[in-house]
Amino acid sequence: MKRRATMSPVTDPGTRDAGLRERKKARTRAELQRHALRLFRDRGFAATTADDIAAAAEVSRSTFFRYFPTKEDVVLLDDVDPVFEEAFRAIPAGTPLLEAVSRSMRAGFASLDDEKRALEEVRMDLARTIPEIGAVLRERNTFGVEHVAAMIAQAVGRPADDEEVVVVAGVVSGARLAAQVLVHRDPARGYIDTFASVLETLSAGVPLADAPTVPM
Amino acid sequence: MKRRATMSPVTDPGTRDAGLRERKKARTRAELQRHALRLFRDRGFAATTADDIAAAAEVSRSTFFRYFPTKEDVVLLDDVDPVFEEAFRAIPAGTPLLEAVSRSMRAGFASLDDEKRALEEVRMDLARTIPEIGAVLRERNTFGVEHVAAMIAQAVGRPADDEEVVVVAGVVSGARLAAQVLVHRDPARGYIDTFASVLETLSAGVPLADAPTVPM
DNA sequence: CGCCGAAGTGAGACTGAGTCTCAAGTAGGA
DNA sequence: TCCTACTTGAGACTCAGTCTCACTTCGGCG
Repeated sequence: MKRRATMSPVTDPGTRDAGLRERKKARTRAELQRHALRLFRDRGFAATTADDIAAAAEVSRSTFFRYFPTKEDVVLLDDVDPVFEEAFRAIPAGTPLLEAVSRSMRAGFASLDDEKRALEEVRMDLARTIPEIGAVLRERNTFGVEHVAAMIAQAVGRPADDEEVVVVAGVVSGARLAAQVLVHRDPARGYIDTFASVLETLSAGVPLADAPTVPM
Repeated sequence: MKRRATMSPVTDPGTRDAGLRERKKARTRAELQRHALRLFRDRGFAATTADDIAAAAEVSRSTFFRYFPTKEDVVLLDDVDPVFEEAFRAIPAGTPLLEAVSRSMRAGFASLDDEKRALEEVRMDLARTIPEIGAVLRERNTFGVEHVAAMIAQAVGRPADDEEVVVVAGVVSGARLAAQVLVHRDPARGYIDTFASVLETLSAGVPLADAPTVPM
């Protein structure tokens, strides 16, 4: 169930308009997502029913659920993750791991076209505004620990079941959580920059790791 | 919507059997949870309806939802978190932070009575077996980053909005994620030991942080 | 061009979660 | 013992998500 568009440079069979059918489907999907995000923002997530979204996009409720298995998936399903993965793989060999992660975030975000970036920002906004969505995004979005671990294992040339790999993967996920909290507290900070800053801090070791506890 | 019981040290009105009513409620809640966990394990989470649980515990569906706002909450609502927090606060001053976290996990778990520990193990089992529950547990269980941050801030005597505090809190949460992955891969490892081992690794710095990437 | 199979769509039934209201039962204090 | 406040059960209601079935439309092929 990888919907994907893949966007590889030349003669990509995925991008080639494989007939009217495919183009129609892509348009319907985009319309559904566009209206859904608009409605979520205007009325709130819970107050927007699948019927509302379907009606706004002028399709039936059945069709809505055919495109998005759950209402949450409208927010969650992004074509963005693969972009970040690709960016990660594109980081030149020899880059220190955490820096590679941080740089691939920047590069990935920078490589989004305007439409995708706008959509991504609406998603982030929703994640910040509506706790319900934030929770689901944190859980399912972008990458789970296992997934991160697999990427990191490949990146540093270690086996996938290496314990240290899993630990760093956990740390990277934890860094994302921390960045989200920090951005939530001060929305003026960009997410990408905050995440990069957290990773930078961490590459010098875990702060406060040995800080002695004080009487409480 | 904090249902909680607060557990303050002396003459706790929450702990004192405040009459028949309170005891009945506690019993009903425990029965509901007991039957729910049994049914989830036997039939699976999705295949168990709220009606099933209510019927098994011999109350009405309404009553079930009065005790547990959602079906998931039966798994999630634990009386265990406060125990860990208390254990954390009880760690003697001067202990290095990550060690304090690790030790409070052990101490908290050790201080559970048999019934609670058994329940906790069923919950962990469910989290491992049923991805659906694992996801929710990871998200809502035990402590969110903000909560961990608040505890850590207090423990090291820093302001709650200290950025480093948030970063460590993220790392601790990440360590939990990593431990869960490791335990999932090798269920023979105990969760507590694994978590402690991850924290120990981390107190020496983030592993592989500067490992150079290799060509992919 | 016209036919046929496959894919996409809409209508609507159905299950189950979660909310709400109301009436009846019960604990516990006066 | 009686009154009040809390708790419960019954059942209606909304909405998510699944499924089936009939209808339409695309697109290939003779």
